[in-house]
Amino acid sequence: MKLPREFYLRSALEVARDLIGKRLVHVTPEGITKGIIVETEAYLGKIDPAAHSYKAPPTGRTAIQYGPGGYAYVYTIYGLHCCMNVVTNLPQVPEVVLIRALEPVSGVELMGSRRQTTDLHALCSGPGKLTQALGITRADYGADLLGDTLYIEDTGITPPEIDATPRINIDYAGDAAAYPWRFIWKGSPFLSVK
DNA sequence: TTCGGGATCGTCT
DNA sequence: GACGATCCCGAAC
Repeated sequence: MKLPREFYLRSALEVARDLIGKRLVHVTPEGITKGIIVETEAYLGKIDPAAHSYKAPPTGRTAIQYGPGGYAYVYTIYGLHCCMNVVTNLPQVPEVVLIRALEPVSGVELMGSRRQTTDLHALCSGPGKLTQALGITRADYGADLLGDTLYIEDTGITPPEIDATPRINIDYAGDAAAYPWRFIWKGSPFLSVK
């Protein structure tokens, strides 16, 4: 039930919306963890001042964004936390979808031990939290989402209502800070921000 | 070779 | 609500 390559070869705005209700899976030696995606953000490098790839050459950490969709873009933020992104669209079009929150569904005990908490809501309610809960690190940079360790499954679930809101913590991005490019499972108790 | 900034989180008030 | 931790990468010297 893995999402096919074609799913990712579209605009990040379409992929970000369609990822709500899908299931993110990470397979590690310690075990398998899974969560339903309830919150995403789209970053469109060509036109988006908030994107890492905005007016930047395809070097260093952003290189993977310039390949085809369906690969993992993982980076470290504030020297402490990792953020998990999905590369979308065709080669030479640097667009990604940031995964911001999950509803834990499988391997919850393992997530709890990694996160040092038993509070279900605290496991995956933020981009840095969910990578820690699933054990995703910079070693997963460039991982093929059609491979066998880090991938996204279709669930057959259709969220009853999806909302679009401005993105979180990009005040530095000027007008782009107001674009409604954050997508949420409306009413989910597992969001990073209400 | 150095310097500065950041798509966050947890703790403290 | 405010702030400190902490490090990779890109840009400039």
